[in-house]
Amino acid sequence: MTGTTDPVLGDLAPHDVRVRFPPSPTGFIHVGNVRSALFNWAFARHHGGKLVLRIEDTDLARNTEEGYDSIVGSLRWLGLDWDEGPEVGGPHGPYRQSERFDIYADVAARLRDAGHAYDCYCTNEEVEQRRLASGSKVQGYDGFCRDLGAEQRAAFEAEGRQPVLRFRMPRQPISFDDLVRGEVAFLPEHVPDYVLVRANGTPLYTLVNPVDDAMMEITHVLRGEDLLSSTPRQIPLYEALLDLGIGRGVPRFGHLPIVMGEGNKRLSKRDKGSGLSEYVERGFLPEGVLNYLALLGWGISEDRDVFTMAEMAEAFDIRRVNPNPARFDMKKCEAINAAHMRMISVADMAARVVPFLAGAGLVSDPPTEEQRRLLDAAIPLVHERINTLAESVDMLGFLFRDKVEYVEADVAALLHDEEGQAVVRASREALDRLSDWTTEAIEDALRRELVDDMGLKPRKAFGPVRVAITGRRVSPPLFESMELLGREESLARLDAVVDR
RNA sequence: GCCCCCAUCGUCUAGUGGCCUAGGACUCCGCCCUUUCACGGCGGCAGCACGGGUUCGAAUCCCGUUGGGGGUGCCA
Repeated sequence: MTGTTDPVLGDLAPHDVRVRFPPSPTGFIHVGNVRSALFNWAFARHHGGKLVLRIEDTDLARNTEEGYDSIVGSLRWLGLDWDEGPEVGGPHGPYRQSERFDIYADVAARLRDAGHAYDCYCTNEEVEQRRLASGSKVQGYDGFCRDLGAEQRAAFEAEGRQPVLRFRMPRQPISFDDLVRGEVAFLPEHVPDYVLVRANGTPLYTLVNPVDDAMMEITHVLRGEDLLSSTPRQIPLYEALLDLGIGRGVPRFGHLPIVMGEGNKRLSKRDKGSGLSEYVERGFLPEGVLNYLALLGWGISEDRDVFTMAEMAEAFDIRRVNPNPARFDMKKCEAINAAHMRMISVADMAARVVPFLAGAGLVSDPPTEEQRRLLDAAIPLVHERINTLAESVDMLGFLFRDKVEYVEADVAALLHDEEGQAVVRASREALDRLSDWTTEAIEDALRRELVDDMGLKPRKAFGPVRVAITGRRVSPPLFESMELLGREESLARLDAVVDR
């Protein structure tokens, strides 16, 4: 490579880029995590590098197999594919940390042997007492056991104390060039020695995350801003690992803005709209959800906010990510999703809607030949009218049911006043005379009868008919719907609402 | 408390010193189209947190204030 080094890649060739998404399987996946996964995915795809999926399940008490299934299922649903990780393998496995405990034990021992980490016998109470006694304003460990003599150690051991392993932070300022924020610096007194391994011998996130990043040769760490302040303690660890011959040095970091929910809080699992499963169930399109999430901190261009993931991968630039915390806005998420609903083809929508219709008991999955025919004809009518796949149930239900269901409680009232009855009777008769059951013929007949002859406004005229036919005020276009329903069923539905 | 980050319409953002009487999108409100609802089109409301600098010139650079967020675990 010649010339100046690239600000993002440094001396790396683009295809050497390796990023990771390291979720912890403690429950359903959160849209904030999805946003992180997306940006890592886009970064990898943009450069032609690799995305590693790594499951951070060292905390056995909190991690579940359902959590794991949920993560993998969610990523699959979203279409965020990974190049190495569970289910797909790769040269740096295993990719579940629960299967790597022997590795961590070995690395921990080597860090201790090399003097990069030390045994610490202090209890939290002792550390806190010393802090109070000294009047120090600085939080965290005071380094008491950093340079313990042999007999002190022996004395602690004799008391039956089990040491934790602490990392020995170098006493120098630490700064790094964050890909989204620029230069960030910390003073050593604010980054105390921290625990790598519990007293019971199990490793902590503080150890396993950098160890795996190093061993998996991760080049760029793109993660939430909540981890920004753990970066200065990780950087010396990467250096210590390199000293041990592990990894290729310190990765570059980019800290993404956090996603906030309602109010001024980080989006939490308690917030509505925080769990991905809600979007799946409501019939959002994965491309719509991802597009919206991308907008939380990134934009493809000045005057466009609807784009495909292929376009995002093509255009993604981590340096263009905005550092501001972004508030999640369900309304806009719905609007972006709606835009994608209109972007997919009619045939595609017809296919994607099936599980929702089937879930409501309207069609079988796969649909019968007859249902298929109806669907193919009906989807064009609602293609621009529904914002989620699930809305197809309300919109199209009347086509697949034997009887009209009055979805809206007050809607039947429209039919049973004087005017409503007059409209229904007149329509019935006008349609009964029709020889040709087509949209055009139906419209002509009804328009002539109700608008021309009875002098009704179109709105007044077609409202009762719509309700009689579909059970709703809002429906696909009326005449088209009647053609699809068929003459017999349409007339029967009009008959059914005539008061005797 | 301490450390770190952030600061343009209600929300997401464009803006990298003159192109800004600040552009787009969502929301909301009008109007048009119209067989309902949508879609589409047109229009409207609404913003550079504050105070100092620097500069011929600042939304843009610097400092401070204020506000918000994150961190401060033998969680991840």
